[in-house]
Amino acid sequence: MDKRYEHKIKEPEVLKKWADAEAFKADIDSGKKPYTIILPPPNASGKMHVGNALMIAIEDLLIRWKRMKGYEALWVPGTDHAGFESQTTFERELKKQGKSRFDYDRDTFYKMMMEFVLNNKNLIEEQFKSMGASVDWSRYTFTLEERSINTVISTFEKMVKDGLIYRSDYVVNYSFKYGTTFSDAEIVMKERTDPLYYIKYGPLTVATVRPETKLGDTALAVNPADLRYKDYIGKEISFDDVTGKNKLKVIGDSYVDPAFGTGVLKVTPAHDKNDYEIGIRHGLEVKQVIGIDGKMTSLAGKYEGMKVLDARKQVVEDLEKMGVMEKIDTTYVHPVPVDYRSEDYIEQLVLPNWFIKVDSLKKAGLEAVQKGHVKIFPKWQEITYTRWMENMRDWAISRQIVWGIRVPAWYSVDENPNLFVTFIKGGKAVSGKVSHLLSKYELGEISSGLQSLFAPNKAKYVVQKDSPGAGFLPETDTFDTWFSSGQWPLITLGYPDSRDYKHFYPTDVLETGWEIITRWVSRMIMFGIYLTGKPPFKEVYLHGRVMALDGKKMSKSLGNVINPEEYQTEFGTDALRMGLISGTANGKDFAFPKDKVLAYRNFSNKIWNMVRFLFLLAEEENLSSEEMKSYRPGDSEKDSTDLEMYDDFKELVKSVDKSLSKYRFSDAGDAIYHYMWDKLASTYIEDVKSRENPELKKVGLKNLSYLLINCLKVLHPFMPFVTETIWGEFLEKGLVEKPLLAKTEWPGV
RNA sequence: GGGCUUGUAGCUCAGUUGGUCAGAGCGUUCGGUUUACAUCCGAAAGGUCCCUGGUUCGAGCCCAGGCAGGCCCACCA
Repeated sequence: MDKRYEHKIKEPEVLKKWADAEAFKADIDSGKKPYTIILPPPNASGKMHVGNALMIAIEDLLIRWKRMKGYEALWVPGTDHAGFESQTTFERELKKQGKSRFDYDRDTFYKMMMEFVLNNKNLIEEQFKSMGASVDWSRYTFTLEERSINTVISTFEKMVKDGLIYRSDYVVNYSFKYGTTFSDAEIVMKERTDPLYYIKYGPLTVATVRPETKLGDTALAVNPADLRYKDYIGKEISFDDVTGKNKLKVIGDSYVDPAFGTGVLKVTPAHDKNDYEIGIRHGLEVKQVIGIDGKMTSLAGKYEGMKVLDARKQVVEDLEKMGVMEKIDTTYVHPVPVDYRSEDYIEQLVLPNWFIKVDSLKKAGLEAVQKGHVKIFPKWQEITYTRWMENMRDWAISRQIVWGIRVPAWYSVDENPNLFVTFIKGGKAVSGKVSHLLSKYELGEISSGLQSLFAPNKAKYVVQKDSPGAGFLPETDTFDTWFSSGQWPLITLGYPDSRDYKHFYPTDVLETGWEIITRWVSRMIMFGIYLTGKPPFKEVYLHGRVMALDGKKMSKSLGNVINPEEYQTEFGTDALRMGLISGTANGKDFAFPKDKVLAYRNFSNKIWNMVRFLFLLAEEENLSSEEMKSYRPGDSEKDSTDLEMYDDFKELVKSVDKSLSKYRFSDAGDAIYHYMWDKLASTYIEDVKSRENPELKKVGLKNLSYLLINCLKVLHPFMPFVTETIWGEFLEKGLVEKPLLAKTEWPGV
């Protein structure tokens, strides 16, 4: 054996052993009880970050432990297409070539994206392999492969049949730049200084930062408790507007804050979420003055066709000319919604979208947790889950992006003359109402060059995967990524009729970061119960977030991102894994100092040298392999220390089992670390090596060998590489039988 | 504004139902290498367990209030 444990040489050797033996392929027919984890799928075109590394370390620990405990352990890998994120990455690439997605029709763009992702997918898979993840690669799934798409589509079809799907106008976060909606989760508020305009509406004055939306006003609102305006409620006021004479009703709504501005609010349901809700409460008309192209619509009268900001300028100018601009506060600071990635401004628009009615689903999802069918660790995260579920509103599942699973709906052009389509013809985009376009173009041309389609809210549609025939155009929206990943346990296991599904569903534990409990965990529980009657997992373990060395959240802009690969290279994968594990006690966020990784690199080397020394001494004492191998503790100890070490080992195994079953990984790892280092290395080896009596020394060595072999087993789930490597050394000496430690049974005590 | 969460040695953190619970790793200081490992061994220094009250025979641990962080959700036009 070498003087040091060289992880750079040994790790690839170990990986090859496992791969050659197909060690982690789960066998349905083994007769063993299944234990299943579905890997939260990382972005297929991304690369491994330290959060992924933590996830692998924890899940691999659980899986290896259960596998050794005699379960048929299945860990299913996969990758996610990460709709919006991947598409924007790809579009950045396109931009470098002077292209954009507006240069391509939908199908061509999708194919290009697929090629791009398939080319990049390899990277993260290789990185996961290098971490020693004992996943079953034969069951690997990608969210955009045929099988996934079919499952997602049939779920959608079932939901349509069950009356859970509807199309509706809704105020969505819309980016003109990216031409798509964003979920609320993708929006952040950013402070900005904007002029606050005080505009006269007859006798009343309204403060607003968006005067151009006044064209879409359908009421004025005041707080019913506000004595200043009490008498106006229910009355209609007339005033001169930029588009001529106008009238608006005054309504009372407690949403209005009397202390802000003048205490009078202009209500623009089409362009503000809160206004939209006020509109619903009071039955107001929705008047859309900003179009999907970012320009004013025909409802904006003379401002039609102007871009939003130009219209704003013009409206302000006109208001000033009319003398109804009371004042302008230029120091007003307020939060505006922006895309959290690019910080581009987000417009609120009313658009037709596909929705899921969540009432029945969320009720079942809530019950599953409240009744303990799904247990969440740490327990306090249940509150997050419960609150989110209780407040969950209908879920808008459509996205105006290409990279995803297309909503399987089709529109008849005869029945829907108002479909607004954009298609590529001879390299150029042509847009318009389909009824107009058909006078100039063939439907086939439109269909094959189709880029996007907007169907009015009341459009008639047919739901099915393939085209119903000539005369139909497809929906171009795709599903929200969470719609497909919410079905991930079902997709990966081949719901509804595969053997895997029948054998391994429901899975045992879902392990993921707490920040997606709302977006992902809740959806999986809902879909699982909806489709199968059972939640997809029995327990949820939520790990904390790995923070940077400075204790702050890692971000590219702060430059404090920890690259797990660097630690892997410098200290070894085992050290990285153990370093991450030893900070996860309560599922809290934790800083990740390099010291920890270093400490476990030293530990790897320590174990290596303990074994090396054992072999050296055994040779000196002429101990035969047979003699060592046949030894069992209790056979022939003369020295109480020998038995004491064995008793301590038994205690160790019990405490490790207990800690792991409670997801207390750090406790378990620490216990092994201290047993091996403090007891076996620092105390016991020193004792044995100084024994004068050769018989006692031999017994000590045999006992030591036995204990080390068994320690390797207990440590294996934590530090699979160094333990498997050393196992190979024991195997070579004929001291153990099983070729792979990973497939060895856990010590029975 | 609503909610969750944290405050223990220089740093990163354990401390599970209140009773050897004042700990670990790293760092610091001192001392060690004739049979493993300097990625080592031994030893030491270092804490008002955020503050103030309370419950208790007894409190990092329970309760109340405060101070200071972190995060999530919602956002006043």
